[in-house]
Amino acid sequence: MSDPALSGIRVQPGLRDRRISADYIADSMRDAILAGELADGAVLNQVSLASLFGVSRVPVREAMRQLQAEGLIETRAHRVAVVRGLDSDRIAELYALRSVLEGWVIELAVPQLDADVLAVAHDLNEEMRQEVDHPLWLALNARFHRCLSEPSAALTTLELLGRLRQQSERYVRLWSRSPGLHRTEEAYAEHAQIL
Amino acid sequence: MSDPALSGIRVQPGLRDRRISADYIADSMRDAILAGELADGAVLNQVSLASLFGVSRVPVREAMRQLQAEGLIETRAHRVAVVRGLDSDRIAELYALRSVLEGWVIELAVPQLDADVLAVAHDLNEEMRQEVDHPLWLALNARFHRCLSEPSAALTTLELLGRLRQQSERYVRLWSRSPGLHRTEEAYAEHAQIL
DNA sequence: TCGTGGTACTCTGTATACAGTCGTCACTTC
DNA sequence: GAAGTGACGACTGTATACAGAGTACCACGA
Repeated sequence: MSDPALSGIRVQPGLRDRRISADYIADSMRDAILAGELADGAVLNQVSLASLFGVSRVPVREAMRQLQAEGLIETRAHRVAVVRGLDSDRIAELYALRSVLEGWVIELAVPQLDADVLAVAHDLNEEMRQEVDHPLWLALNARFHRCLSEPSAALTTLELLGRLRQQSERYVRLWSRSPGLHRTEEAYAEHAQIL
Repeated sequence: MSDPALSGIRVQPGLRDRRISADYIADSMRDAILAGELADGAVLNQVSLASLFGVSRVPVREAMRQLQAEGLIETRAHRVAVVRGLDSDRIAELYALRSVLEGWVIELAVPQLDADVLAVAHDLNEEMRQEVDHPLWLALNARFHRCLSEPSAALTTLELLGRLRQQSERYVRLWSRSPGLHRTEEAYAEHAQIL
């Protein structure tokens, strides 16, 4: 397959599947929204975005179409698009939906789980118990769930869960300033029970 | 807030959010894909589509971005887009995911259900028992689930379920030529049990 | 003071034009 | 014949231009 004479060459990631401007813009905007840098209701002017990214409005519009399909922004014909905020009901729903799906994919994965995976999951959970920094804790949590659910091979669901996690983390970050609210101990107990 | 003197006026749906070409094209293409008129792997040439819809390539590209985000087509930079097929594993997953979510939203809705809704659901289920035409049966099935799950007010999940139903029906239609496979009696029993 | 109409301006939606990439096929070379 | 090379055609990605919808603001009249 690959020519050994060329093994010294490192293919730059992102060169193989060269992203077009619209992809790059969509990714950047998604990151900004999920990181909270673009607040709910923030106005997304096509001209401003185009000049910000140094492109014309065409790829910006394509990126916005995608974000709209993902539910991150709201667009109406002939009006400026805005970042879509979620009310508390919807956030709660997102969390509930996520935990339902997480439970389900782990169930699916159970027959495929071996001792190694369980050991990794156990270690991650112990690490989480020690971790006090909330963003880091979240990252560990995501890894814990991923390692237990990936063997399920339920690709569509895993992809969906990834999106749900991102979306809900968007709000966790805002809440993480009020440390009393984290249910880290509960999560630990739940995880232990799963294991 | 709203002027009571105007309460008699019915705002026409579709007038408020006038669709632009890209929306129209996306809807048309989605319908065609889900109806099976565009087979898996069918090539989606931008120029052809543009002339088919009588527009330029710009709105066609936007529509395709949206369909890509919905998982209905596959696009790669500088190559033609194709309709995305699902293998049997993925179809099975879609079904399983759908039934998990349908169960969950109905659970959520239970506290909100009153006798009227239950009566409607019961009638629908009886109708389904008599219905021999498979596409009509599917429509009844969708109505049955919708009437029981809408009171849950879990908007995100309901929207997601709508998409999943559409996607899985795409394959049900192909299977509906082999009448032995329908599990209509099982479904009836399940529904009765739910009620 | 409130509502109405008009006007200028901003922004979006789309057509068109151009540049760059990919695939194909004939051609060359070994 | 197989593999590599170059050229051509088809198609995509993006900039630019233009037309039309929406908005803000102000003057005017009830």
